[in-house]
This record gives sequence, structure tokens and C-alpha cells, in this order.
Amino acid sequence: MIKDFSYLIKDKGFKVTQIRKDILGIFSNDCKPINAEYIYKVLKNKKTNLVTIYRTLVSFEKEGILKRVDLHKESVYYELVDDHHHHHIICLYCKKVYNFNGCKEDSDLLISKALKQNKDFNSISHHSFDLFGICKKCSKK
Amino acid sequence: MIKDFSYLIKDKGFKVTQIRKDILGIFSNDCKPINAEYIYKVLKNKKTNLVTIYRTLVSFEKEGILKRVDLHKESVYYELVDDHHHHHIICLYCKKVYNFNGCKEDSDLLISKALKQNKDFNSISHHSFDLFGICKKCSKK
DNA sequence: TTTCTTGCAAATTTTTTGCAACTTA
DNA sequence: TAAGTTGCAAAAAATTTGCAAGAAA
Repeated sequence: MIKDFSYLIKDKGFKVTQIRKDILGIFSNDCKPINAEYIYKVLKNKKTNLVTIYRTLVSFEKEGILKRVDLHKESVYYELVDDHHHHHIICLYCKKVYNFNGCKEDSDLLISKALKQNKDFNSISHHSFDLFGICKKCSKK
Repeated sequence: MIKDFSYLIKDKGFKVTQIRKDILGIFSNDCKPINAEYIYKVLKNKKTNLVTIYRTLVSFEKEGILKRVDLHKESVYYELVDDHHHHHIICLYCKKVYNFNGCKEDSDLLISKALKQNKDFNSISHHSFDLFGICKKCSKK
């Protein structure tokens, strides 16, 4: 389902433009980490520009709308920050990404322990907890 | 201190060359995530080649000697897999990296929960648990 | 001597920048 | 209309590839 992201965009201090709504629509619809190239292909018929997409991704990340996800792939992937709390298991060979539901309490506990140790931060805006291994299919090969 | 990594290199099926020992020496000595360019500068007087460094990093990652670390910077950083178990807190503005000692039991628990949920993996070779926020210095600005 | 490694040059890919034209508020 | 956005062209930066020469086992 495509939500209307106008409020979120405006709330973060951006002007509401079609492409920004489109980009967030794709994130909301696809529910997986995506990169600039992917967005470009989806929006190609709308004559979008890759440069604009890059700029949008960077600015949305700075404002906490998107977060980077490191899939150990060639380019940078992003996800909605406000997504359902989950983590990734990534196959080191085929790079396929599987989600799993991390227990929010568990990771919150780890974060509070970290903040007690490190006095350079007041708070944490988001975190990554990703597992890397070789999936069963690739192990067989 | 610089350890001798010859055995590790040979054990993973590589030939023991000076540059491979040098690269692992740097990782062992510096104890922080580093990228190809950094290694290149450290070894510059030895007339090293960036291409060789890239190839070494990629092959060492595949064999589980190194792991990628995503610092949300321009290039790819690596760390020794066999390092002391720790995690990172990264400032989204200045990109400075702070370490903290994650409790190994806690993250092992999360990993076992993940493996129960997801049946596509038998085991996990390594994981990332990194926190992102804005450090106190950058908050003041 | 066989196999793996390295270096060089060049290519590819991803991401960024400058600037003028265009939109949103 | 003022301030922020976009598109185009071009540049910059990071990483990869092919191939011949060199080094390890």
C-alpha cells in the first residue's frame, strides 16, 4: 500500500515534490533495501534523473527518514527508518537478504549498555544488526 | 605488536607473500577499520599497488580473515574477523568511529533467535552491530 | 615447473558537483 | 517572489579487469 508521505517530507523541512513522494512510495511499497539504480528503473517512465535520486537519498538519510543498509554489495542501499523493527541475514555468496524479527528489547538493552560505556553520545538514532553467513543453497554448491 | 600471519595466510589456501603479511600486520597493529587507500599510504614506500591491495582485501574477506565494516563513508572499510569482540558507534556527522564492548552472550542470544526463525542458514560467520547517532561535539554545532 | 600473485594500463561503475531553468510555499 | 529543487553535462572517486611478467611451493 502506498501511503501519503507529504506530511513527513514537509515535517523534515523539505518541499513536497512529486519525486520525493514517489521515492518514499517505492520504499513503503517494496519493504526491502533498495539502491538509487533500482528507484531509477522503477521511475524511468517518469523521466527521472539519477542525480536527483542520489540527492534525495542523501538528504533523506541526513534527516533520519532513511537509513543506509550495508549488504556488502556494489552500491549503497537504503531502508525506511520508521519500518517495522527487523534485521537482516545476508548470504556472503549470493548476497540474498533475508529478514528476521529481532527482539526490540534485546537490542535496546545492548544500546543502553553501549551508552553507559561511551560518553560521547547522548542518544542513538538507529542501529544495524546484521548477520552474515553462507545460506544453505550456496553451501551445497 | 606485529604478529606473524604466515600460518593464517597459508591455512586459508593463499601463498605467503610479503604484501599479504604487511597488510595483516597493519590491521593487527592499528586495531581500527581501515580502507584500501589507507593501506596504500602506509605501504607507499614499498612501492605497492592499489590493485593488489583491493584484490587482497576481497579475497581475505571471502576466506573469513577480514570483515567489511560499514562506516557510511565513501569507501569500504575492513577489520580483522578474529579481533576482540566489539562493536561501533558512529557519528552520522563527523563519521568518527568509537568502539564499545558488546556483551558476547547478548549478541549470541540474538543470533540463535535469528537462526531459529530463519531456516535458510545453518550458521553465521560474523555479524555487525553498529550504532549510529550524533556525537556530543557535533550536537553542539 | 606449475600455479598463484603482482603490476601496469585501461575500463567500468558509482556518486558528486556546478550552474541555469524551474517549482513550491 | 524567495528559497529550495531539478536536470543536464561533466567530473571525481572507488573498484575491477585483462594480460604479461614475476614469485612461491
